[in-house]
Amino acid sequence: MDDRAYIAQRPKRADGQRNYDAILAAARKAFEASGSDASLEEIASQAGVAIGTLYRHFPTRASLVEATTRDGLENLVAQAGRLAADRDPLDALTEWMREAVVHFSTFRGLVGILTQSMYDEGTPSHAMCAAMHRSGADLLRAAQTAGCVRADLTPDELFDLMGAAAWVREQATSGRDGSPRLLRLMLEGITTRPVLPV
Amino acid sequence: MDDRAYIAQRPKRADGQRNYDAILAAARKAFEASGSDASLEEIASQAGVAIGTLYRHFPTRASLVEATTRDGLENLVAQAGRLAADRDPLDALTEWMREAVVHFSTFRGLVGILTQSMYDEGTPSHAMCAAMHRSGADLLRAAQTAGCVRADLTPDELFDLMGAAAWVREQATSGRDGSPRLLRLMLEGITTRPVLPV
DNA sequence: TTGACAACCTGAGGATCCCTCAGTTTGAAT
DNA sequence: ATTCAAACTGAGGGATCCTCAGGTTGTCAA
Repeated sequence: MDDRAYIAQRPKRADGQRNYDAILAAARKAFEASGSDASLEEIASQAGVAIGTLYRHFPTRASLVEATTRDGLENLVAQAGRLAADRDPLDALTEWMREAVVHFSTFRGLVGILTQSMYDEGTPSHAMCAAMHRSGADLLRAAQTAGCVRADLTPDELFDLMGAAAWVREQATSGRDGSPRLLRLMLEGITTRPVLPV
Repeated sequence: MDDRAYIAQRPKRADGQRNYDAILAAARKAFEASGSDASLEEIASQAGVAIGTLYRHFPTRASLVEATTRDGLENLVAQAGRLAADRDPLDALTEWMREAVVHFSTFRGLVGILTQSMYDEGTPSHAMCAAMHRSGADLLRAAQTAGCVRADLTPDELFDLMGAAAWVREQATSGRDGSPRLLRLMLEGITTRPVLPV
């Protein structure tokens, strides 16, 4: 609800802030290299910080993973607003889905954690996920009102589709990434008219 | 290729066979309770066997996971043959997909490992996975020849869809399992006529 | 029945990672 | 300069992984 909640919980002292940022940067690198189960001790070490400091800032692994993606989720919410204003409803929805899927599969394991957060209150980024859920729901409703998307599709189902596509993308070893094609198939399944070519 | 490869690699001595079976049974129970990352030492202990014995029979975690699902995969291959004989092509394909998705999500983490095996030769159950891949491809081709399914769908894409649905099912915490609905949406996306009601 | 041996089993142990917490250091407000 | 809450440190107990040197046992042939 209140985005400030995140900012407020960031450390106040200068050294705390510095370490917080260093840990986050190291975590991004590590997660992208090894997935969401990268070694936390290695991350702390790369950040030039003792393990205890990492745990001080991020009491759970999920909280660290989620912190690394907070910016991306915020972008997604903002982008939803822009797309809704600039494009026709179906374009806005499909483009947003594409971007969301890419973000959800930034590294291995992320989409699972985000899906968890989305439906489990009490996780650190639940509020952010819920906001994003609302963004998606808004875009969906607009497309449905315009008659472009089948009326019986629920927001939860939309996110199931997106999560599924992200999972496929995440699985993609070098070479075949089936997610764009998968997304197209899904879109053709949920729209009431052919999807425009890429 | 040769199914005997699996049987031949099973232990020959009576005590070995006994332990092999006990480990497999314990593993099934543990994986269903805790997912594919259950503790191997706990599994060995439950099987009444030292940890070294577990590693003797199953040198990697993946080999153990795959062994627990070998029967299921064999069933799936056999079932494909039956369905192809008994039903019209679209029914056969959709029913098979439903069963496969259920099997792929027997426990948390399975679908990821199977997907890996399917495209990575050198994994213990690659041959079995490849056989299943062929079964699915056959059913797909039949449905396409009959004009029920869009001609441009490839077998790999079919398995992407199934894997995605299985992942959604695997994520499902108590309550909402979106996979049946997801599968229906997918089917409506890939068929050339409406899917029959459940 | 009895070697003989390959197959099998055991479990200690080094390595890694998790997470906590008692003690120490330090930024910043007064 | 003083004070103290915030922040940091890193040793350490617990869990799990996986290996390997050495002991046990099933099986087969004589």
